[in-house]
Amino acid sequence: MAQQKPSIPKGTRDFNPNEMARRNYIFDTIRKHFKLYGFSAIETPSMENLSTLMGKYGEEGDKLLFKVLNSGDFLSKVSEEQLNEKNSNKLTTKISEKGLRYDLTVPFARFVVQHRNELTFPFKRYQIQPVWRADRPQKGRYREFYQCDADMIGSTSLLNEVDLVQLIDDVFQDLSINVSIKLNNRKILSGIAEFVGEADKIIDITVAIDKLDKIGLEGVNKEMEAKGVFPKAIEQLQPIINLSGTNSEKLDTLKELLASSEIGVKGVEEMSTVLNYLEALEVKSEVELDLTLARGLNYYTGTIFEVKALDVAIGSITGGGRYDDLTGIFGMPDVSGVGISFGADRIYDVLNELDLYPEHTEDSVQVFFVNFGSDEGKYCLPLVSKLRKNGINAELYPASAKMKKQMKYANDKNIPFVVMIGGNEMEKNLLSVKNMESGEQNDMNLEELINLIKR
RNA sequence: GUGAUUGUAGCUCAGUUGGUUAGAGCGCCGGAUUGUGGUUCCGGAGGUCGCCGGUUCGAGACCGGUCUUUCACCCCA
Repeated sequence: MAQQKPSIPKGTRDFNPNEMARRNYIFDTIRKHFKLYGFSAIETPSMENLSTLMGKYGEEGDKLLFKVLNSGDFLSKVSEEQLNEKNSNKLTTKISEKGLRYDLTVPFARFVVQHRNELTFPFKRYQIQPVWRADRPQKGRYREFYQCDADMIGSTSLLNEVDLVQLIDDVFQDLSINVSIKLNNRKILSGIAEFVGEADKIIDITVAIDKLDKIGLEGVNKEMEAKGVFPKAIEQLQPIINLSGTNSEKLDTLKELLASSEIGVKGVEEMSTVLNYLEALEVKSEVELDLTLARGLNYYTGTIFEVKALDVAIGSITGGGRYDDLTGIFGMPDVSGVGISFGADRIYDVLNELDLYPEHTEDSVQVFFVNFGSDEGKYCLPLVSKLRKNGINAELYPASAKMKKQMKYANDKNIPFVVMIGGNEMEKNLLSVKNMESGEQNDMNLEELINLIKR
């Protein structure tokens, strides 16, 4: 049989033990803060019914969904005529009814509606699972990646937004990543579109403005023009696109400009409220009202969040927002929610680039026992067990291989302490403990070893 | 989906205008050292040159296709 070369699909990755230790450090840190803020864990299946996913992420999103073929002879139900038509979109609905989840928010909305009678509202959940997008991979962009979501649903209070900003701040402080937390509000964007008389072009306008950093003012104007925004409207937009100053200065300007737009006023009010609360708190990261922050899914209706790493160019590492009616499409209208999503894989890339990992993570082995033979090995077993019961990661080499091989094993695994117990030590009832970093070696009993590690 | 780009040992890369048996460093394995890793010395193994096809007396090199990598656009964590 011909050997096949092992490979994995485009845009996916293997993670070796070292990488997993680092990833778990990220997940553990985020999870810790999720819990501190009162979120409970849930999980949903990798696959959802396509009817749940389709149409929730815009036309572009539908294209990026991974679809799963029906089981069995999936073509048997397709007519000759449909096959000959060669219309992929039409055929897809006949031969595929499941798809891999594209994010965690829509499955969460489905979950909430499906389990509404079992849940207590406001419901706060966190969810750390992979999602899949059939995108072309590039820097910081994968086809399989983890999202770490925290959402609260069933409360319109802006205190939730405030909580989320603090949560973001806490997580990135803990990870030692310098970030800028950018805030905007969909209602302000609507107000702006209304103010310039192009309410129906809000998406085109905001998507264009979002690219300000990348393509400059001229590029933004050109793009709006190409999308059919009236020149007069573009002119009126200029002071808004160029808006600068402190958050409160920006708000003052907007308040004046948007006074005629009911929804715009509402947006400015919401933003002021959130920023006011935050001023009284100790948020270490920079929090900025950024009108160019417009990306995001079509379902955001209020506050929009985005977090950028200050020291690495990698796009946003966290995003989120408020959605007033995500559950409506599943038959549960008028339930407002707000949430954020940490992009674990991009955070991983940032930490790698800045080399910000702690040297020893909770995953690593702390004590290694050399195995000198069957009697010696047997003698070690209860000692290893005792260390583990004391919460110390420990292992005994499974065979009495050459000393050199065993030492190399411990060295390669970066294990800080090696215990050697041969005939001498057994007789004296002592452990010969070698500190692998300093090379020092001392005899001691188990209690002393435990104290040495725990201190 | 559009336009570029990459692929030679486990890793990072050399490889002349197409010409014998494709190289290096690191890593790996063994030994110097039968209870001492990381340093040193000696020795060794390891390659269908991404894959398929074409041009040629002859292809790692040239051509076509395909997969993969990276990047930009679209969009996005």
